[in-house]
Amino acid sequence: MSNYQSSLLRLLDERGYIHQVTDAAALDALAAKQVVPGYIGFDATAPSLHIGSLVQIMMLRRLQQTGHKPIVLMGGGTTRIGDPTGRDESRKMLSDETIDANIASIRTIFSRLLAFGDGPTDAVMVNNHDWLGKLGYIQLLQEVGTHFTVNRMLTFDSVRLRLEREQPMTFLEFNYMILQGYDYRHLAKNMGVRLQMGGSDQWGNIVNGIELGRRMDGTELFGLTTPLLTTADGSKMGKTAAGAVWLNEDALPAWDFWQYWRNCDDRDVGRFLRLFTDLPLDEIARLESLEGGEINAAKVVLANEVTRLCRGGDAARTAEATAQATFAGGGLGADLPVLAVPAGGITVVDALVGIGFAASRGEAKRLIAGGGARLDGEVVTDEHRTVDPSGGEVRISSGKKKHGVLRPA
RNA sequence: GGACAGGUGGCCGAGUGGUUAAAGGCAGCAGACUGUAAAUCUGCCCGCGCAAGCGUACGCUAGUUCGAAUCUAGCCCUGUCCA
Repeated sequence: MSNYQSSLLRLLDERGYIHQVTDAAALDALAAKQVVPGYIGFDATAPSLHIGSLVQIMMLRRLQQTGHKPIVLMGGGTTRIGDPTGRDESRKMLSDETIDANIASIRTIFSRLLAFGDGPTDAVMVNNHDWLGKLGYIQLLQEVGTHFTVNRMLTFDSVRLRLEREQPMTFLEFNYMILQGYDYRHLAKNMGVRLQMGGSDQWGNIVNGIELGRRMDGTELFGLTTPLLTTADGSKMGKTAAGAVWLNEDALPAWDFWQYWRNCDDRDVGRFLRLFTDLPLDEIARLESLEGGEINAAKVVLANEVTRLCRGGDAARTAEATAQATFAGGGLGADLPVLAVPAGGITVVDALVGIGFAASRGEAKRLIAGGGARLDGEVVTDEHRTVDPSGGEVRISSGKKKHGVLRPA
């Protein structure tokens, strides 16, 4: 829509990352003339981020692609408090060891998508525990507390919504926004950071940091948020029945990761291609315009590209080959889950539970009763039926999408 | 510390002594239709069991009762107001 001078804003704009910017013109001018160090904060509540954070990660990648410096801020300190943003209730406290282990684990995904190092545009990862941990309470109140009015803090969505919904908010959580604001000011002062990015729900927190930087140091800082990413059916990205779609390999197999993208809604394809792949825009426009069943080809490209970025080229190729063999060929692929069956065979019920297609025996039986269980493509109608793959691998399926391999132990 | 209102299955939310494994909605799973999409319709949706049935479950604990998610007491937690 706008004619940006800087390649950074142009790229972010074209690809649909921008929801709000504090002062787009000034930021554009800055990015056009110098390297802008920009950061995004991430929580360390789990050993892996999920695809709900992928937009943010990709935004750091875009920052680097356009010649700027991405800074990954791990919330080692703020995770000890818990972000009240969003409707979650208070978060359980995590031990220091857990948080540190989580940060180390989360780092793996960043090293795939960003180039780390000491150069001017190399990515760096910092942990806010390093400075927040040293901050004394009195010092915090004096330095930072004076710049926040409670009046204003109470108007922030993160606080207001809790109060309106009559849900508790502890004083601890209430302080979160102060610390997050302080992060920005700290990074600005010590690393020359000028830009903070984040999801649209972080707008208030980001603006707080900008204010704080201006009041304490007189520095002009910028903020940019991404639109809240939902899938076309309105649900939040990254959450499926089976759980979150984790970015780390050890948290979610590449096959399931690939399948997530392959199964996305038709309406999401173009948007996702722009946000989550490096494909050129004209190529995306072509893929996006495919009609009817043709759009499936675009979904395969999407799945391949995202998997390649997040999991590596081998993972993407194997997943695609598995999909081809399994869905088009009705056969078996290397990525399918495998269950080793002891000699003599087992019941179909046990096989379904064993391979993870059913959470309990009862659920497996219901699946069979509903006609959703198949062996080598043939519907299983008898819940007492047994399988013995000793004569050759057997394909076991739950519904049309979940397939697995039964193999002799 | 006091008064009042609350704490029900993944979530929301009915239910105030038995017919309640607990209405309804959402989410989820499967079937039909399709394109590994969406929408729609249908079935399922605590665990074990072939089944009859058994075991768990309505904040926690102890009671009353033939029988409790529902009544009583104590405790824990949350909100609102008062101090």
